[in-house]
Amino acid sequence: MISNNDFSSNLSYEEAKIIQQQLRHQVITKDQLQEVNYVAGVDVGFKDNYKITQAAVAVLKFPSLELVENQIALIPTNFPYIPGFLSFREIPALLKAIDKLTIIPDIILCDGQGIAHPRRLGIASHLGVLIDLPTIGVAKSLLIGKHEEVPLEKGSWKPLIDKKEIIGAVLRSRTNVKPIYVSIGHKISLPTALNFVMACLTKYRLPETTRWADKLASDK
DNA sequence: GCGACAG
DNA sequence: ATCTTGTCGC
Repeated sequence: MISNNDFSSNLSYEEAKIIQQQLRHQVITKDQLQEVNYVAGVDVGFKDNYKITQAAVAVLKFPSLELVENQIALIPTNFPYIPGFLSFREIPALLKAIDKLTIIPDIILCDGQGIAHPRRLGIASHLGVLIDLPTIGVAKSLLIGKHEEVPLEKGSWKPLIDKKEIIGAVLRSRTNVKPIYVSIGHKISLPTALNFVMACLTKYRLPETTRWADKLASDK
């Protein structure tokens, strides 16, 4: 039991925004982690015409990246998808899946943004604050921010900027393939986050953690 | 007011 | 997110 699940099921857009404004100040943007032996990936999928949310968490040994545990959890979908409020739709199910783990990961890579968010509280940061574990945001597309063109070679990256502030990095995770967006989730710095994301990459665009979670969350 | 907009 | 087979390119 590592989560603090006090999510209300029917909160309004304004209430959600207030929660984000308050939690943003609890996000820790510097390294505060132990020796990393396990890295996890989390993601959600939907069933029954979006009525059911299926969350999955995959724990891999680090740095070998072998799958050592996985859990899934199903709950009724209780919040719509609204850009900027993704966490309210996905976190309830994620907390339930994470609670089932017997191996607590040292870092969690989330599908979505960390502080690269209008109020600096994307799903990775929100989840990290709730369960008090280091998290990293790994998104497949841009929510906010601007950046220079990223060289085509794997490993190249450019800072993601919003309001003169560095909110993340646009990383070429695979040569000649569309980049991914990495940002601080909680209890980790951007350089360290980038290092871990790169350490979880093999021959695909997405890190192994995310690939496992994706597969488990969408499996029927 | 007009677009943009994680999954 | 999800619907979906083969196909073009490195």
